[in-house]
Amino acid sequence: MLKTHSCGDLSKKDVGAEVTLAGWVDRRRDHGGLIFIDLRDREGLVQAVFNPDSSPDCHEIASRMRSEYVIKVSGEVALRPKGTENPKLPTGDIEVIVHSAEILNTSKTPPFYINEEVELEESLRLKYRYLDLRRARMRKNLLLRHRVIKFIRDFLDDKGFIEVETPILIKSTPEGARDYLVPSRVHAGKFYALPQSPQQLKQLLMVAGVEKYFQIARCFRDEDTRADRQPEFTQLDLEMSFVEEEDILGLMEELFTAMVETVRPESKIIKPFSRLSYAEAMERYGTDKPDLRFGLELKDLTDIAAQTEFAIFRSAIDQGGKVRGICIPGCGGYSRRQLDELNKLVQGLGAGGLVTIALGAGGGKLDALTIEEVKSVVAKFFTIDQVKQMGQRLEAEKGDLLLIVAGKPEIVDICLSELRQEMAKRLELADPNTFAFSFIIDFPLLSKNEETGLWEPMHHPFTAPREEDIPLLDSAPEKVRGRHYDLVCNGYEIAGGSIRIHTSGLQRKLFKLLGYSDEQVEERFGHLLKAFDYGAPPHGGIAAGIDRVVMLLAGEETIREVIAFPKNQNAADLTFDAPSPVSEEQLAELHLRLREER
RNA sequence: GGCCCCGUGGUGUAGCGGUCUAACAUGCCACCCUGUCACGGUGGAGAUCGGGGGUUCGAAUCCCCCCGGGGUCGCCA
Repeated sequence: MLKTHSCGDLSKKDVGAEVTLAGWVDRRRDHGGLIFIDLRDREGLVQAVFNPDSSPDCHEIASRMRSEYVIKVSGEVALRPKGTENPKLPTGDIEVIVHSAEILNTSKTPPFYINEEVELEESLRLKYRYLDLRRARMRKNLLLRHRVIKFIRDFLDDKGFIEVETPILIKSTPEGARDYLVPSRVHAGKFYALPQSPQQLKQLLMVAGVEKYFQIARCFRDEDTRADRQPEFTQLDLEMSFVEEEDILGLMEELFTAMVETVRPESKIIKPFSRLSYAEAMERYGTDKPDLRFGLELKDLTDIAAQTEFAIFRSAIDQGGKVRGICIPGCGGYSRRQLDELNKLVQGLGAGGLVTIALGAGGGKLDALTIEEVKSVVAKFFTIDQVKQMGQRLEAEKGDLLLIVAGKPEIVDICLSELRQEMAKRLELADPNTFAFSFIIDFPLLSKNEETGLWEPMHHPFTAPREEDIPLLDSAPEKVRGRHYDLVCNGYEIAGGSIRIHTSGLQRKLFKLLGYSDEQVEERFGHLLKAFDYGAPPHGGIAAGIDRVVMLLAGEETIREVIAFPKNQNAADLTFDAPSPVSEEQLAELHLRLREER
């Protein structure tokens, strides 16, 4: 090793010790005589002192050092002179008096600050990711990610799980997300697909008798990116035999509770995890991944709206739509401009518009509200009683702001859910230091695709229906409840799983209901069905999005901040400039010819 | 594919029709400085304002198209 200690590990206890350190020049302070160098390595910073009187050679070398130069120094750890300690630095009580110095490598001036926290254009960071990762924030995130994964491995190992690797080159199954395809050289015209998740593989491992499996698994989905979605991402994939819902939920609750308490001991976690049915989540929050750190619950106003003279409400209801709203406390004084912003938000989500009703400016009981105090561009269509009824339903007081959306149920839900999130952000209602986990349960097994008229799985086609609902598969598929569960936290879906179907008969029945022909079933799922015929145990599991979990724990807003080398919004790697063209020879070997695109 | 936001010295911002020959901070370079720690001081270099077209007597500024980046809807079994 070129070093005996890490910079950030030094402390008073090392005073008097002779140390050799190596790292990067974080900052240089040249006093003409004395030169101070803040030397940085992975563990932190320490001040190195170069004195021209005692070590003129070193001083000369130090005068040539610049930011991000890689250097090696030897010297004695000393207490700083009284009054020159730096309480802002963990190593601020000490310094290293250098008597031997070497420049191991020079550095160009970096394209951005390594030693300061500045918001940068992300494309620049990604282009120079290796420099970006030197910054304290990224170093911290990488370390946190490591600790989370280490924690998971230790925890599950302790519970008797074994980690099994599954193939990255596997078979395309066209349902679900778009596959990433890999052409085969050996088999002309055939392709592997990268796994969207190891779902079927882990079920085969259950048939294999593994009983308790997990994997930190890379997954690939060729779909558009989001702040919390990347083309490739990492899941904690987990499956157990001989379990029921409670076994998996209990395990997850224990895992996540212990994880948060270990890696973020200063944060608050709401225990026990709450549980919401899918229906209740949609009813109260308009989404199946609500942020439960604050209220602002949605209420249905359809019955009241139907009584009003407001044509937009009435026509929405006539067309099978609904009218719902939320109450924003204390925002009755919102400006025209602020209301316009909210209106734009819902219009961007497909709603015709947003009805805002300001219930006066001051506080006080709703009963005291007068029609003169009500501020709304559509106030003339409502009686004061109707306004009060809506206010009452929304548990409003004077001074509050009602936000109401009418239209197709899905649109209304998504608009109000987004408004709820937006207003919570503006009013800072969500404590960033709290983790509000919740299990979402009782999902319908199927949902009808309005365009194709076909039944589609809510989760995936391997999810078991509730035993008592199986007869409904023939008569009323929409009423069948799936044995599916999600884990959400602070507005993000961080895990989803289910008890699976483990008999080929029921699995075939499901496939049939989903509209697959016998040939398709055989071609795509024959391996799984065949396996089920050889003593498949009842089993179930869950998959958690590691990137999202680490993002939440790190307090970051995108998963790119917790991935070492993420893709950008266009699924490109800016460090490598991937994807990139390949040679004609490479294509020929793979039996490929590029199409002319118009 | 749709919608919204952003693009000005290396970096981060200001400027939003004329005095912009583009400002500020920081970084960079040189010199001075022996206890600083976002060291300090003096001086200097560094941007045809993402690209193209248009409007105008005049465009960083207004309009259109394109490119790049971000957010989001669709999509994500």
